[in-house]
Amino acid sequence: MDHDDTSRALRLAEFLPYRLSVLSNTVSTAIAADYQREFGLNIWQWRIMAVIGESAGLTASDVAARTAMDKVAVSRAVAALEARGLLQRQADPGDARAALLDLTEAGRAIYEQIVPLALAHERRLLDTLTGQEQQALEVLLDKLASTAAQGRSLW
Amino acid sequence: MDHDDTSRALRLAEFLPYRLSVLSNTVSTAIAADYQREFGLNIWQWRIMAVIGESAGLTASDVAARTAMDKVAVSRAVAALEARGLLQRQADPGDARAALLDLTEAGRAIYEQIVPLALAHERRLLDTLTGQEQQALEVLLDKLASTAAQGRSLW
DNA sequence: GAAATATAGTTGCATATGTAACTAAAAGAT
DNA sequence: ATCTTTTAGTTACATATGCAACTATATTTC
Repeated sequence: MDHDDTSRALRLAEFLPYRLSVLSNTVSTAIAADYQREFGLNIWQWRIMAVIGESAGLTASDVAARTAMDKVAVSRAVAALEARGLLQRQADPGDARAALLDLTEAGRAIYEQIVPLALAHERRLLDTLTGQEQQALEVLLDKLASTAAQGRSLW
Repeated sequence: MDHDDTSRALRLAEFLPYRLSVLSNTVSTAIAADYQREFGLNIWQWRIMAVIGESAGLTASDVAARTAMDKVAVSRAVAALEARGLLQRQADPGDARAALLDLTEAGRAIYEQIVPLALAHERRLLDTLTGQEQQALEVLLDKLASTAAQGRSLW
């Protein structure tokens, strides 16, 4: 049989999880280097700036949910951003445990620079694809992501 | 203009590098947990087993090149595998600095179990896609990977 | 409305990872 | 042949990350 996996050889270079990992790593590393150099931000700090810039007043928990980061990573990155004066915390009137996060002036200034850079990175990747391919990519990523996420809860 | 990136908002959830990262992470984490639990192998040890199982007698440098790992990571993972008796080093007759790597009996026994598990993981992901989509995925990943790799050397 | 349980966020600790420095052997240059 | 440069691999150190334990506040239960 052509598709009998159980007897197929394992070739790392063709193994989907491996290819995804290498691709994602290559992309992330390039972008991360860029943001480190330009703004002194690491990838988590950057993610947080991105979501807070997009919708201000989120709590750390909200941020964690929207960035696929765990709460410890968020806590540390928020602390670093606050220390640099890029982000501020405000007491949450409804919950004394939580804090509402917002960019400072300085933070927003950087955010405004970050956005076009990020989009340019994305565009560079997508520009090698035809319009059809770009649409197909959307569908494929969604399908794969939802299958992958399913597995996580089952095991 | 519809495609004027420089004025488009940045929505993290739609940002390609982010989506790739989350997908890759979800997949890798699930598999890693599996291999840790079943065989006590981390992802790098696993990768090395995979390439050595596929072609014995590679050097650490060869392995690094084929696994997208750096030489330090290879060195550490090889040491751990050797310590566990899953892998052996043989002097390279042509180069006294290098060592040729092979699986031991015990290593091969684990390798034989690893392969079908890995393929099953991959199949689970691919099975949600139609045959056409699977083909499209190949093309897209190759294109994206080569574009991404290009960038790396330019910057 | 007290006691028990859950949640927001932080901190400590143990481990992982990346970078640079190092040792030893090869290859190249003069 | 010797000096220089490159390459294979390891080690050391500094930093990052993940997990568990913790503090403080909310929520639930009885």
